[in-house]
Amino acid sequence: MPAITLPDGSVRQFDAPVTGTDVAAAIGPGLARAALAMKLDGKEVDLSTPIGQDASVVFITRRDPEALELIRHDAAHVLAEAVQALYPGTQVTIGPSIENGFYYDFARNDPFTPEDFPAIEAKMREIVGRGEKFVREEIDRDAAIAFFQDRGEKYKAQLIQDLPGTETISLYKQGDWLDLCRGPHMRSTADVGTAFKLMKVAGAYWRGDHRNAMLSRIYGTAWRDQKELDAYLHQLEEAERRDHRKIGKEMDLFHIQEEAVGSIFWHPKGWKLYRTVEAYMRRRLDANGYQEVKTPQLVDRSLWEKSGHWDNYRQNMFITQVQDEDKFLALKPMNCPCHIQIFRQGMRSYRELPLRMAEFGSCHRYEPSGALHGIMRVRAFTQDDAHIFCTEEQIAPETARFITLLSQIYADFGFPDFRIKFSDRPEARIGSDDLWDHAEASLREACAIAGVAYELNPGEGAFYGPKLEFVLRDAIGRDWQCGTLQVDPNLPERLDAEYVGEDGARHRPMMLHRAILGSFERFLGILIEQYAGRFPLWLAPVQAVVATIVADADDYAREVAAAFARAGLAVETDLSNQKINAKVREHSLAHVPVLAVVGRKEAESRTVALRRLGSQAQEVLSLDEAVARLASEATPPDLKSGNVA
RNA sequence: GCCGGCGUAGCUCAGGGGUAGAGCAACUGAUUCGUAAUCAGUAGGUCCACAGUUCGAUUCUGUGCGCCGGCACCA
Repeated sequence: MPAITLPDGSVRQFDAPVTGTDVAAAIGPGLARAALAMKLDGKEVDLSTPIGQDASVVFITRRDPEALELIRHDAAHVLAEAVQALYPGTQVTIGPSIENGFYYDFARNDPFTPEDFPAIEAKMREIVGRGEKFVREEIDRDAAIAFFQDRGEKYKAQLIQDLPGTETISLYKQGDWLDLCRGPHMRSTADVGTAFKLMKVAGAYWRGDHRNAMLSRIYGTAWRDQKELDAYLHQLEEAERRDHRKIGKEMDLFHIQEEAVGSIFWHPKGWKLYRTVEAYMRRRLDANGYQEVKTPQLVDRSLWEKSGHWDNYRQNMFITQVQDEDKFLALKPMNCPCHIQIFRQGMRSYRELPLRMAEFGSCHRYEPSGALHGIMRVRAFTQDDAHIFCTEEQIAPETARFITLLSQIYADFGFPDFRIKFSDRPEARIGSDDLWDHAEASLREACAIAGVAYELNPGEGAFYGPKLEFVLRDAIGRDWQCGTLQVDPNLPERLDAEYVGEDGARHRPMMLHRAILGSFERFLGILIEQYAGRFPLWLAPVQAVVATIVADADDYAREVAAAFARAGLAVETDLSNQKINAKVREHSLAHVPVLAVVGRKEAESRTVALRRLGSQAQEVLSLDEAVARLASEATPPDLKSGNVA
C-alpha cells in the first residue's frame, strides 16, 4: 500500500491505491483547492494519476513557477477548441507552451486575422467558464490513427504515425472536445483562468520545414492573474520604446531606404557611435596580439569555387560582371578565403603561430527578404572578423583567451551576462569523425579552461566545424547571435594553407574563425536597445550640450564648448532664443547625457551648471573642473588608468 | 522565399470615390526668460509605384516594391 513522501520529508500511509487528488484532500482542503498537478517521483503528471506504490509527491499550485507552463499549455487546448467551434473544418496540429505564452498551429484554407481574436477570446472564456474536466485516456496506436483520420484530422494522424512504436498514445478530453496530447494538464479548463490574451497571427510551416504546407499560427500570452498579464503587456510596451529602429530615427542615427534595401545610411551621429565602437575594438585587438589587415571587396569567382562557397552559397552572393569581360566577380560574403591568401604569401613557420589576423571586413550577402530586420539583419555589414591560424594544441588555449577577451568587451559594453551555445557536428558535414572528435573536444576543453557554462545546440555546427555562439537578447526578447568561434580544419586544406613545423616538414594549420561583436550593425542595434539610447558618456554620440539662458552668455557658452572640444568631448551649443525649460526638455528627449547650462551667473563666475540625463539635480563647477571631470568620465573603459589592456 | 498586416507632410497619425488635415519638427518675427514645451505667423504632399474599374481614384480591384509580425534561412 502506498506510502507518500511529501516535500517536507513527512510520509503518509494509504490503505489502497490513491490519486494525487486523494492525497491532497487527505492533507487538507486548502491544498485540495490549490493543487493543479503534481510531480510524482520528480515527473510532472495529472493530479488524477493513480499512485499504487510508494512514491514522492510534490504538488504544483498556482504559486509555483511550473504552474505557468501548465496554464499556457491548457490555454492552447482551450484555444484549439474555441477555434474548431467557431471555424468548422479547421484542422488542429500542435500547440505548445512557450516563453510568456503559447501558440497553436491550425490548418485552414483562410488564415486567421487579428480581427478574429475578439470572437475567439470570447469563446475561450466561455470554455474556461464551463470548467470542463481534463480527462486523460490512453488509446491503441492504430485505433488512434483511424480515429483522427475519420475526423479528417490528417495532421494528428500523421503525428501519431511518426511517434515511436513504444510511445503511449494519450488523448485529453475537455467536455466534448479532445486532443492528442502527452499531458500533463490541470484539473479542468477553469484552471486556465482569465488572464490570457491572443497576441498575433503568423504563418508557420508544418513541422518547421519550408517544403511543407504553411499553417496558420495564433500566438497568445497567459498568466496566473490579471496583474501579471497587465505587467507583461506593460513591459512589452516599454520594450517597443527601446526598439533600435525607433530610437535610430529619434536620435537621427541612421536610415534605410528602398533603393538600398538591407544597407544602412549612417548619419553623422550614428557614424560617430560606430567610430567610437570601432576605435575601441581596434585598441582591444591591437593589445591582444591581432594584426589588422584589409582585403578586397570584389574577388574572382575562382577563389569562391575553391573555397566551396560558390557551390554552397551562390544564390546568396552578389555577383558582378563588367561589360565586355567574361569574368565574374563576387562581393565577398566573408573574409576567410582572403585572409588565407595573405597567410599563403611566403613561407610560414610554426614560430609564427598562433597568427591572429583581424579585419573589419565589409561583407555582402543576399539575405532572404523576410530575414531583414532593421540594422540587426542586413545585406551589407561589417564583421569584426579575425582568423587565428594555429596548431591543434593551440585551439584550446586560443579559444580560452578569446572567451576572456570577449567577456571583457561585453562587460565594457554593459553586457556582463550572455549565453553561450555549443553547436556540434551537423548531419551534413565534411571531414572525418575523428577530426570532429578532436575539434569538439578542444572546444569543450577551452570552455572548461575559460570557466564558462554553455548550452548544447546539437547538430547546429557549421558544415566545416563545431562552433560556439555568444548570444545577446534585444529589447523585445529576441535572441541574436553576436560573437562566434568556429573551429575549421577544412578551409586551410581546400585553399592550401601550410606552415613549416619544428620537424622541417609542411603542415596544415588549424583555423579559428572568430568574431566578438559579430557585425557592427547588429551589435550597435543591440547596444541601442540595451541603453534605450541613453548611452554611457564614452559611447554617446553627443556627449554634452552647452545651453544658454540669456543671449548675454553666448560668448561664454562658445568658450565652454571650445574647452570641452579641446578635451576631446563631442559637444554642441544651443544658443537658440528658447527658454531653458524648453532646452532641457529637448536635449533630454535627445538623450544627451550632459547638459551644461550657462547664464549670466556662470559667465561672470566662469562656472557651468551640469545637469545629468535622468536627474534633476544641478552641479555647479568651475569650467576647469567640469572639463577635467567630464573628460575623465568620457574615457573609454580600456583607456582608464589601472585598466590597461 | 512563405503566411498575415501595413504604406497619407521631416516625425507621430486622422481622413476618405469629387485632386487632403492635426500635433510636433522646420522657417520668419516678437520675446532674453534659471533647469522637461513662450507667443504669433509662414511654408510644407505625385496620399509608395504601375495597371484596371469609373465621368472622376489618394480612396475600390489587381500586380509590383518596401516596411512590420511570425515561419524558413543566417557560411
